Parts: sequence; structure tokens; C-alpha cells
Amino acid sequence: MRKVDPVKYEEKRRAILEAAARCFGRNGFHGASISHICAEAEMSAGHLYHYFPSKEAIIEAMIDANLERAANRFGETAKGESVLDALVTHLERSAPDDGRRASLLFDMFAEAGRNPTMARILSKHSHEMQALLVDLLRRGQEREEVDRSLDPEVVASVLISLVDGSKTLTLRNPHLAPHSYGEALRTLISRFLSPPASK
Amino acid sequence: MRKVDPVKYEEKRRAILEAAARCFGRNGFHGASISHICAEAEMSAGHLYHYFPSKEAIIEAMIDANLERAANRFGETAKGESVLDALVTHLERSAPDDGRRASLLFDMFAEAGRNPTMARILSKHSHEMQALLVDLLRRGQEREEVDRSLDPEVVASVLISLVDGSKTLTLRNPHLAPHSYGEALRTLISRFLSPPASK
Amino acid sequence: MRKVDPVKYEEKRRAILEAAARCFGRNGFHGASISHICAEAEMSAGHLYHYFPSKEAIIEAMIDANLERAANRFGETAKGESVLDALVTHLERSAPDDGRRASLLFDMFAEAGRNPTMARILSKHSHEMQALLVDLLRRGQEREEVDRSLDPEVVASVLISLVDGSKTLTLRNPHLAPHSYGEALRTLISRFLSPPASK
Amino acid sequence: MRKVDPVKYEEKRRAILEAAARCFGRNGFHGASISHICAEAEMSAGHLYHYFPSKEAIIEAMIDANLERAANRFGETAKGESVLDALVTHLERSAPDDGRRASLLFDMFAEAGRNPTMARILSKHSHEMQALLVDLLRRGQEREEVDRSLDPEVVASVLISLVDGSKTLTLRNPHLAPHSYGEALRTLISRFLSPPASK
DNA sequence: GATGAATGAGATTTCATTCAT
DNA sequence: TATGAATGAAATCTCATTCAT
Repeated sequence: MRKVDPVKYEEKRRAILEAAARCFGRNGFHGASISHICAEAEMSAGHLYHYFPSKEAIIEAMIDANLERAANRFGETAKGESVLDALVTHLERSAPDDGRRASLLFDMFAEAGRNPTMARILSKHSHEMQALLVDLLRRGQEREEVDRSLDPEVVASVLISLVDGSKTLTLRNPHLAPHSYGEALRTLISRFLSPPASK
Repeated sequence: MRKVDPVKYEEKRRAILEAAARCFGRNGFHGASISHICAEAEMSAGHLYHYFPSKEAIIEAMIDANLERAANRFGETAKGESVLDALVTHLERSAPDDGRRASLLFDMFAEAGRNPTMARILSKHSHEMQALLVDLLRRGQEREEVDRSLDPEVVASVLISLVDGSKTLTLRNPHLAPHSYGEALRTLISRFLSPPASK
Repeated sequence: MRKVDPVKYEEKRRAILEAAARCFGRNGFHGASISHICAEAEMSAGHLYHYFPSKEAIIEAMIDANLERAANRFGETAKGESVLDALVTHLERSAPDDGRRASLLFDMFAEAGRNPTMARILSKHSHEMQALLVDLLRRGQEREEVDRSLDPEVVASVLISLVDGSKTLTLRNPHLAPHSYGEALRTLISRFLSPPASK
Repeated sequence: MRKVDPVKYEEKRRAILEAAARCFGRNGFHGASISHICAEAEMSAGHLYHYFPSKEAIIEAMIDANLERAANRFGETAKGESVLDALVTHLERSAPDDGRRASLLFDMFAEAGRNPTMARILSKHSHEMQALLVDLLRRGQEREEVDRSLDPEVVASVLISLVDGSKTLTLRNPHLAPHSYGEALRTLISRFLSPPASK
């Protein structure tokens, strides 16, 4: 009688989470049913419960994975660039999101506002992203690219929430051309961070 | 042979919408059931359907009312002030939101990303707020308080989404002191809008 | 304080029954709701209950009226004609029925099979029609147009059920041309009733 | 890793259809609720939906099964007999129907007049019965038992509707002795089909 | 006479979850 | 490990009927 193969086990879990992400992206947390996820993951309902104890656990794990990935992606763009470029690159990358991903993100925020567990997960990953940004900002300050009077911790938080907010732009204003506000955002960040034109 | 009393009718509708807002705030669009709303509004399920033909109609009307109120509130703060003050006042006012309201807002965004009707409602009210801001910005430009090279329409959209994003700040960062990022936001907006110092 | 005007009262009742007949014809006994009938009769739900104590009472009264009318119509065609012509005329008249009326008739039969009250109503009107036919058959027998060995009572019943059955013809066989089976029915009846070709 | 056992599956489906037939027979299509059927089939409501996607699907399948059985039964009596005997046997067999079955049949006709899907099902099975009868009639014509001038297709349709109509006989005339109209029906069919006596 | 507000039971359907195999 | 049969609660919505005005 063999024991569980932990590699296969984790693989399955990941497959389920990916299926869940697709379903939740299409229909939201409550619109997507366990059956949908099972169909998408090509497994039976009973079996799925060997890997996750409840639907909520799936949602949690998926959010966890999703936010982790987002942080990682941000970490990659952040390497060695200036803050401005890193942020703008990140914004532009997530801009052409088909709206599904954005909806899922908002589902997460809504849930986090009601569910302490989700709030903790969100907070954890936000902290990671924040740390990355703080690093970037500090380096910028050393290179005199970023205003030294700004508190890196606070600014990092504000910048992340700025990115969050940018996701409502097309939602609120479907007819606005993406490149126009892209430019405006770049200006905004640039002016915010630049050291005062000491002359 | 009394006809329907339209005043009472509208009153009831409003009472239902208020009950719905409370329930949706607590549990989200899908977590709040018709029965919950009925209990909260103290009426039978059957009767509620005399006022709204479906749950979706309730959600729509409630979003409509909510966004309208938000736009109105913003309109009030916007009167006669500078853009900067108006925005910061607005941000500060909505900051101590108990999280419930914010969750509802995110539910709306999530829903708008999937449901065209909601998208239309959101877009309609966003347009109103944008118009107010554009006005404010134009006046600011005339008074040389706002950089003339900025396109008011685009900037207005960006500022609104900035406000949206600010709602994730406490969610992502529960331990951050509100006043610190309040200040940072003020700096951000101020630097973004101010005309270049070069003379 | 005047008493009820019995004329107006009956008029209203009839109006309701007519509205009900239209609704039931469209949607069947259970598909048509009291609200539908009220809308069709242009009156409020509460008021309708001044004229009928329940939905079932409406159905009963309507079936009563419907069957009475059918019997009367048959009585008219039956005057002074031969049995054969009377029956065929009746069949042809009800042939181009748009199916709605036929459906209502089948609803009545189905209901009569389950509800003793309906069964009694059906039986009562059937008796009237049967009496008319018996009369016709007797006269036919006197004139040697109808086989004298046939029992008029039994034959009348059989002929009525033959007419009932004819209503399923187009339902079962949508592509059959009406005139072809019309002719066949005429032959059938004619051969059934004719006295044996005594030679 | 067992797959669905298709035998058990079909068995359950059949059990449900039988329970449904009993309920529908008692209360009609709309009077019988899913809960009633579940109780009768001794299963939970949720589980029933594993076998049928909707109430309508159950009705359809049940009608299908019912009509098929009717056609089969008719097919059995039809083997090797004369048309006359086959029909009369069939009539007599279905005569002592407890009224429940007849009601169900009328429900089906009523429904078919309003619901195209039901109309199609009815038409399909009618076609089968008609084909059987046409065969019988053709053989009868070859043996000179049936009038050669009659069109078998049309006559078959007329005879089937005659059988349909016979179901209203006891309903309309509860006090009529079955054997008397049985005899009359035999005479009717016999005279209708027989070749003209003229030699 | 006439209205429509109000009720509450009940209908169909979905869904997360458990369990025997 | 894996299946899918099975459950039962709950959700949305409809409808006949009553009642205050």
C-alpha cells in the first residue's frame, strides 16, 4: 500500500486551481459551481474533495496563487528598471486584460472586505509587492531619480492602489482610447516621484 | 376607486432598495438572498415582486441609486473649490467607509465586467462625475492652478480611477495609518496637476 | 342604498367568462393565471372575486357556458336537416379551429376524468346534444334514411364521440389535407347509418 | 474507477417515468409537482435532476414512452387479424381504462395543441400506428375484406381518431353500458370498411 | 362597486457536499 | 485513487386569495 505521491498530489491541486481560475474568471466566485470546475478539470466531484475540503478553500488557494503570480510578474518587471518604467510597464501589460481578470480581482477585493481570511491573504501578497516597490523607490532615491522627501513605504502603497484603480478606467469609460490615459498615467507617476526641480 | 398612490409606491421602492443595500453590503450580490431582503424590508417575498420584477432589477436599481448618490455627493464637494481640495475632501470623506460600502463598490465593478447592463449603468454615472471634474479642471486651468497642457477629459477619468483605487489601500494594508497616505495622495494630485514651475 | 343590479351583474360575469375563455384557450387551465384573466377582463383581482368565489368556479362556469354554446350551435345546424348533413356540417365548421379551442376541449375532458364536478357538467351537456341527435335519428328512421335496426341512443353517443375524436386528426397528422378526411368521414357516417341495401 | 452503469441508469429513468405517469394520471401535467414525483419515486428532488434536466423533459419522455407502448400494444393485436377484429380488440382492451389513463391522454392532446415539441412526439407515434393500420388495410383490400376504393392512409388516420374519440364515450355518458356501444362501434367499422355488397 | 397592497404557500431548479463502491 | 449516486437546504419566482380603503 503506497503512500500519496506528493508530486502528483501538488500537480493535481494546481490543475484544479487553474480550472477554477478559468471558471471563476468567466462567472465570478458564485456564478462558478463546483460542477463547472470539475468539468473544466476533468475530474469527478467526489475526487475533487480529496484535494480541497470546500469550495471556499479552493477560492482561497486560487486567490493565493493568483496574487502570488501577480507579485512575481511585478517582481520580474521591477528588476533593474527605474520605478517609473517598472510601473508603467506593469500597467501596460495588464491593460489589455479582457476584463475577466479584472472582474476576478474585484471579486477578490469585495470578498476581502467581508471575509477576514481573504483579507489576510490579500494583505500578505500586498506586503510582498510593497516590499519590491520600496526597494525600487529606495534605489531611485539614492540615484536622485526619486524625491527623497517621500516616504517609500507610503508611496509604495499608494502606487499599488493606483494600479488597482487603473483597472476601472475602461470599465467606467469604455470609449476612452487606452493610449491616451496610458500617457496621462505616466505623467502622473513621473511628476509624483520626481525630485523638485531644484534650480 | 382609488388609483395607485405614486408617492407611497416610490417610498416602498426606496425602502426596498435601502434594505437591499444593507443586505448586499453585508453579503455581496449573490450572498444576499431575496428572503434576506424581504426580512430586512419587513415584507413578504410575494409582495416585493410587485415593486421589482426580479432580483436583477433590484440590483440594477440599487446600483443606479448608489452611484447617483456618489455622484451627487461629489458634486456637492466640488462646488466652488479647487480641484485639489475637492478631490482630497472627497477621498477623506469616503475613507472611513466601513468596508461594507467598498465591498459593494467592488461587487459592482466585478459585475459590470460581466454584465453589459451593469456596465451601462456604471458608464452613465461615471460620465456625470467626469463632467463635473472636467468643469472643475477647466476652471482650474483658467485660473492657472492646473497645468494647461493636460487634457481635462483624460485627466478627469484618471482621477476618478485614482479615487477607486484608493479604496483598496486599507484593504491591502490594514496597518497603514490613514493620515499618512491621505497626505501622500494630496501630494500626488497636487504635483500631477500643478503647472510646471518654470517661468 | 341600492341593491345589486342583476342585469349588470350577469353582464360582468359573462365578460369575465369570455376573458377567461380567451386566456384558457391560449394557455390552458393552469397556464392562465387569475391576473391574466383580470388583465384581459380589465378589472382588478379583488373585484373579480365579487363575481366568482374561486378560480375553479370560473373554470366550471366557463366550461358550462362553452359546452352550452357548442350544444346550441349543434342544435341550429340540426334543424330540419338530415343526420348526415347535420353532422358533416358540424364537423366541417369546427374543423378549421385554430387548435386552441381543441386544446381547451381536451383540457376539459382531462379535467372531467379527475374532477367529479366537471364530469357532471360534461355529462349534462352531452345529454342535451345526445337528445338532439336522437331526435334527428328517429326522424331519419321514420323517413327510411336511417337504418331502423340501430338504437338511436347508442348511435347518438357514438356519433358525438366520433366528432370528439375528429379533433385529434390534424393534431396527430399535421400534413394530412383536411378535405381528404372530411370526405372519408362523410362516407363513414353515411355507410354507418344507411339502411341495408335491401334488394 | 467505475464508469456509469448504463443499465442501472436506465432502470432509474424508467422508475421515474413510471412514478411520473402515476402522478400525472392523478393530477394532470400541472397538478403533479416535482415533489410529488420524487415522493412517488422515493428519491430526493436534487437526485431526480441527475436523470432529467427539467420537468418538461420528464413529461416529454413519459409521453414518448406512453405513446410508444400504446403503439406496441396495438401492433400486437394487429398481428394476423382482420382490421375489424384488431380495432375492436384494441377498443375493448382500452375501454376499461380507469379514466386516469384517458385523462393523461387528453392532457397530451391539449399540450400538443400548444407545445410544438409535444406535437412532434405525438405525430411521430401516430405515424407508426398509422403505418401498422395501413398495412392491415392493404392486406384486407387484397383479401377483398376491405373496400378497394378507400384510401388506406386516410382511412387509417380516421380510424385512429375514432379510437381517440371512443375515450370520451364513458366520460360523456357515464350510465351507458359498455357492451352496447362496443357493438355499435363494431357495426360502424364493419359497414365503413366492407366492400359494397353489389356484385 | 372597485382597487391594488399584501400574504404565504408552493413550484422548479441548483448546488455544495457526502458516501458506498 | 476515483467515481457518480444521493441528499437536502436554499434560491428565485408565481399565484390564488384576502383585506383595508
